[in-house]
Amino acid sequence: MRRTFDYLPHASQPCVIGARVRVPFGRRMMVGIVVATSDDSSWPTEQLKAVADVIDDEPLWPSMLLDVLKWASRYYQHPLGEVLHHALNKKLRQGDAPTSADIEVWQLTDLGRQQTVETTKRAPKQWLLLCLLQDGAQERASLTSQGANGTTITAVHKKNWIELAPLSALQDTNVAASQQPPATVEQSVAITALNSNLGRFSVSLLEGITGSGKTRVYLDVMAEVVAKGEQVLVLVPEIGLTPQTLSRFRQHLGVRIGLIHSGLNDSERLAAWQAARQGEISVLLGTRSALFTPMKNLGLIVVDEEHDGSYKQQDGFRYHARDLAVMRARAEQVPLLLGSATPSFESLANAKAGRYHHLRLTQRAAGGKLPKIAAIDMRQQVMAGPLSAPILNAMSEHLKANNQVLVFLNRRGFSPVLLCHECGWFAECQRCNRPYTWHKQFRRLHCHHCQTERPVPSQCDSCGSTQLVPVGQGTEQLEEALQAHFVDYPVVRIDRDSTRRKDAFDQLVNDVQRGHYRILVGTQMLAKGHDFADVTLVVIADVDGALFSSDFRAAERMCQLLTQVSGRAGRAGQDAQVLLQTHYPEHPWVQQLQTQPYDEVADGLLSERKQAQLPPYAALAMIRAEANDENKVVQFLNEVEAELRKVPVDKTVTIMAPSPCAMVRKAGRYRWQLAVLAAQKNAIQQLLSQALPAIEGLRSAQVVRWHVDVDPQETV
DNA sequence: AGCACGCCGACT
DNA sequence: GTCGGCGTGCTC
Repeated sequence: MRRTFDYLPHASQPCVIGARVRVPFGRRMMVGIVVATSDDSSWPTEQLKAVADVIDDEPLWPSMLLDVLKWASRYYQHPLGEVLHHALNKKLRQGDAPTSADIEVWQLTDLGRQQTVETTKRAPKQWLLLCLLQDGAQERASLTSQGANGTTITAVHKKNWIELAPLSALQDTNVAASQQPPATVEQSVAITALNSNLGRFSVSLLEGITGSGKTRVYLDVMAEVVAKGEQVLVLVPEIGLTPQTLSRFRQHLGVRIGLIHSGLNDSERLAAWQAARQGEISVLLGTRSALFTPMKNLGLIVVDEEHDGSYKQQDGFRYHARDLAVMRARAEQVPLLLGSATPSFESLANAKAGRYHHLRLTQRAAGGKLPKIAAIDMRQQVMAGPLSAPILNAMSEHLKANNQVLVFLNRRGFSPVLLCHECGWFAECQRCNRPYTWHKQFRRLHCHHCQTERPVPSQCDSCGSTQLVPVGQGTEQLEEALQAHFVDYPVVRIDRDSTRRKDAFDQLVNDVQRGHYRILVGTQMLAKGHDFADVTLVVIADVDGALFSSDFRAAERMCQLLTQVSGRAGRAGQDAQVLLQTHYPEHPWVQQLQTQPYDEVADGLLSERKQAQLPPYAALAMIRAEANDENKVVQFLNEVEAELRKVPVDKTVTIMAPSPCAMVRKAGRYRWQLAVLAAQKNAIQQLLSQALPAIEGLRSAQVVRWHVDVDPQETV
């Protein structure tokens, strides 16, 4: 609900702002959070109920952080109750005490130290666990995030190779921060600049090309902060929390690192939260929601891969963790460091306007140049399969030189359509009105929009013909075609389907790094973060789909993705090459990607945004609605438009008419939207906060699912 | 959200 | 006479 409720104070215990209380609500008892106190109430005093129980005698968050949450509630037009709910973990929401049980860590026993690769020959997983503990004790959570699983831990414990110890064991046995190779000149410049900004609010954008060693810069600055006895909060994208990242941080900083990721259970989450709040850990490494963790003595916030879309929550409380990180850094008066090889246009615009310090790393740390992108015009080629002859020839060259080749195709499955050769019919999902993707591997048709699946038809539904042919290519087909063409070079496919099993992704990445495969086929899973040192050729099998989206961010996203994928080549300093297949070599984006580095392409696209008065040069909010009955959706949004138009606004505000979403029907629901644009963000905020109470009260609002999305990521 | 209430049709 | 499905309204 978009409001708060008034209660009388507890008879004996004080209720401080930011603390949890138990209150009678209707005929239930609920956990509430005190957000304000007052001498009077707009509600009749005799009807007020009293707080039944005070859970916390201290606030859960420092007041600056609570203020950020209140601000976020207003800015994103999301009920404060849900915002605070989101900022807590499950145990805290249920009213559990925030005292973490004595944290225990696993450490090697003498017996465990005696084990060798030989004695654990039959149990590689167990050996891995022993190796992880070689440098000192670790919590269960950090072990599991590094690839050890629960059963392994139990088994090794049973053999008396490891034992539980109190937390103090951790500080004693931890290795001192290990020496890093000397920083490059550019890295040193960035580190010096960042270090001089510590102790007060500022935002710095570290734009470093792929392989330029951004992490090295983070680690140096973090070490400086940690040395002052302050804490660092590091946000990473959802898939960015890899064992490699963690062990690198651990090795170079030599301090306790708390983790918050999706693999934790409720107790582990609570323990990490409490350890951060009590100052027991120096670094907290986590995804989006870790931003709300209170820190006793925060000194720096780092947002890695700040352009990544996973920082924006796509349901419920639709906040952007990077944008809220700016607010938190300001509120707590600490510096914020945003890092990316392909910064978001929002951050670039802020840097250009002088609001952010702009630091650049233009050289690769391991030497070697950033590979150049060259387009191959598919119209000139006789296509015998998914890849043209020039591409196959180039692949042969690189493979013969004993290098690896990465082939990128952002489409899972064997083919996106299964078509009747006789009459043109194709299997279509009845809930989304989109063709099913044929997954040969599973012998099923999958709808990629609503996750439904069905068996593969043997005959055309319409004419009965048995000639059903795949149209278009997915990664499965690419894998098959490449393995048939390059018989002597093992091919591996990395996409969501081949990595469904737990740990399968880490396993495959490991095998690739050890050189078991020469050709890598995959989707954008391959684009992010992982270092494949032997890759010298990246092939982008099909960009054409990305060229014709009506989303104004399509160009930005495509350039980021292709730059990131291209950056997988030549990481170890070799000469590398990127080839891109297209039917539209003359398309401006394709042209620009070949001739200009990312930041120059971004410059051009940014001036187009400015001309068109689109974000980041304008503020945008979206009201979306969906229901099984399309009329109800349209009627609701028409009424929303009328309510919005009742509010007096300045001239820069544009209220658009309702329009159908690009995929108007998804999972059986019809989806429409209404966009509101303005020159300034606060104009949108004022308009929405004035109109939303009336919109909420609309009768039509009760029969559709709807939400407000401030600063939406997707606009079609 | 979660719960209760009231209305209404269907069944014992 | 009772049960359950569904729409509506309320929670300090």
